[in-house]
Amino acid sequence: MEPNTKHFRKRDAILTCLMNTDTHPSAEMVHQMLQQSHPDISQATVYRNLALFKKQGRITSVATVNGTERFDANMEPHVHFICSGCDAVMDMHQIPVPTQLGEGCTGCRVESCQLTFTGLCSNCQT
Amino acid sequence: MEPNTKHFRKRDAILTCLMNTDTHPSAEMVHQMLQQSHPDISQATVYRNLALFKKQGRITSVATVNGTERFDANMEPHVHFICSGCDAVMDMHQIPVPTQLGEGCTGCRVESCQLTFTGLCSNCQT
DNA sequence: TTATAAACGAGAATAATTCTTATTGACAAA
DNA sequence: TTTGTCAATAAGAATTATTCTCGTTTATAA
Repeated sequence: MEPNTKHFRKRDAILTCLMNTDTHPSAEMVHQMLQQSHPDISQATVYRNLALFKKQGRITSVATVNGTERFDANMEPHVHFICSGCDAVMDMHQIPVPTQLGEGCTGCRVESCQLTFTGLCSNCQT
Repeated sequence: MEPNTKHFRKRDAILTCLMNTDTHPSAEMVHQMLQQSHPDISQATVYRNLALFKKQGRITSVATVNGTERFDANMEPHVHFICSGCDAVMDMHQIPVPTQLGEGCTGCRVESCQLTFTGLCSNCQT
């Protein structure tokens, strides 16, 4: 058996890929990014494993941009900015995220919270 | 010509339907809700007009729940709570919504902001 | 090794949404 | 009233993103 320099599991490759980027890629983008190291990886494997990681709480989906889901392996709550020009999803670490509803909020149990700004990034303001 | 008690345009019916509910329905749910007053309305008409209203800034999509887009005609910025048990989308008017990024945020022009909590509503906490 | 289960690829299937095309309806000009 | 024009519509085909199925491969454990 070879040392797993290149032949570690595809599942691991998918998670690693997501952990090494801050572009909040879609399933299709992850598939693209893995083409070089794993030219034979299938879309189904990417979708399947992203869904698994999400269920396991190891990644989250941070937004749906133009109908496609975007993922993030950074589980620390943080704010996102979505550019409606180029569909980029960016981290905004400077801003705090609320974590709880107020007391007046009728028995809902909060599990997570998302704060997302939309607009034009500096590149897209012509 | 009849007074437009029942035969006002379908386009108007779609917007009115959305303005008279706080359930943040999907296109399909709007289609369902209009069956009684407009039995012959097509899904495409609902989708097309929701897209139009959105472009006109008369409605927004507040979330994508289980892959389906949910709409709101209330354009006042406000907070939403999504129940992962029953997929309900609820208003949380008690909580203020941030409107701007901090100064440190690299030239992005903010157009809108969404603050969304996820969890279990009181009904779904078994 | 052999058995067993997990992971995978390929492509079919599904679900949500958008597009196309022919038709209808509203309103203005003749 | 007719006709022309253009927007609104229905129906269903097409598209896109995602999930499922199933036969095969790979890993792991006995």
